[in-house]
Amino acid sequence: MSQASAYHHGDLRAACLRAARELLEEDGSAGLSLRAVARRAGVSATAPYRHYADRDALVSAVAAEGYRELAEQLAAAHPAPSTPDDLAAVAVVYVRFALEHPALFRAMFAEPCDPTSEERVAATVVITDYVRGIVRNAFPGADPEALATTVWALVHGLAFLHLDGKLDTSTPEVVARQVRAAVHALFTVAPAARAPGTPPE
Amino acid sequence: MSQASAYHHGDLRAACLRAARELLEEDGSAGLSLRAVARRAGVSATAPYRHYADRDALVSAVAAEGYRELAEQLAAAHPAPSTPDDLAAVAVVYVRFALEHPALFRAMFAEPCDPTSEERVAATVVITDYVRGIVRNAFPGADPEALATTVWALVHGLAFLHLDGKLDTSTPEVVARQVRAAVHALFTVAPAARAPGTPPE
DNA sequence: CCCCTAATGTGAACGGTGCATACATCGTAG
DNA sequence: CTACGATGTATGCACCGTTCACATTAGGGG
Repeated sequence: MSQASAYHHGDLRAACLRAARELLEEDGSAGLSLRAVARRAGVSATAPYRHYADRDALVSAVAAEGYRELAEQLAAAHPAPSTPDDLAAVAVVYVRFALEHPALFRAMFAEPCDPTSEERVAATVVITDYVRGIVRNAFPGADPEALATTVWALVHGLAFLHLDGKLDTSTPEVVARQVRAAVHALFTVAPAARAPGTPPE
Repeated sequence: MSQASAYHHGDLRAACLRAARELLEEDGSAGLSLRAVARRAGVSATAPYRHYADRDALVSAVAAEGYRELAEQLAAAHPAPSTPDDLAAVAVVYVRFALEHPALFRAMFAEPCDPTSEERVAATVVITDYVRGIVRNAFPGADPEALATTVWALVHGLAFLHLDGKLDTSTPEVVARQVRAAVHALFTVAPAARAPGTPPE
């Protein structure tokens, strides 16, 4: 066993992360307290401070984990989407992730992203690049930067509106259909967006 | 003077709302504590409980105020938008509101909207109807429900991505341009909006 | 006019929180 | 084997939300 010594935990850092994630999923953001994390890890209240500067650092770590998982699931949905259906499928996964992990998703976006958490910044860059890559691949003619913004904003907005109960979330199918419809609508526009002679904006 | 009696405040309910709003704008969500509100209102720590069941009720009230102000500003931007430029202008106002009142905007959307706060629900309905009305007006042929979702999601997503620092927010002009570009891209998608035979642009 | 009730504000107290500081324990390098 | 650095503990402070018993007062019915 990696029991260590009953004094030294062995891998408190990972244990804290796990506990924090669990508390987030179970009780929402309010349930995520450093003390609760410490209790769940079977350790004194201040022990986590050896591994995380403060509460924000912990939630940033959890958020970064969330970003990684999200990127993973997006990539798994389709490695290199190029058709409208591909892109819509990715969008559906994005929104589903938000609905399946509401508190985590909120932790990822609800606070102003602390730029001092390089782990967190790096994780978001992965997603940005992924979206940009998709757009570049699917809309060779368009301005990838601008279009990536549009696509991400659309999907991100859909996720949040669903989360806030502003949209029908009765069944996953309903949600998926709404998301697909919205993305398809956007998709048809792109080729014309960069028509020859059309000045940008 | 409306000094009342130095014991009874006079209009604590409104004073709490004002103080809460101020604290939110000054110190962000973290600074909004019931005790701080009470202090600012010059009243004992538990006095606000006479007017608000708990902290959540207070922030719900502040959020509702935010919804009303947002709806107001949107309507002021354009009473009945029908052209792409109109719609884009409204979107710009939406995003600007988020950037000018970040903590308030987050309070409005960061938590799952408590359906028991009828004041809050009513305030969001106003916005939903406004967006739907715009879409109905601007895209007579399209399904207003679906398109309203798409439009709102796009704008809402843009607002949040800006808030989270995922997009360039260096100057209001930059932001406005990005928002306009995104909305215009979406707009061209609704063929039904144009009379048959009318060439795009 | 006065008094009584209901509305409003107070004070103390409980359990919880984040965090700083001083101390204890232990693996490990020298 | 020993000393040191990393890790975990104990204690304490200030703050928080919330409850409860109590004080104050406004305003209406005698």
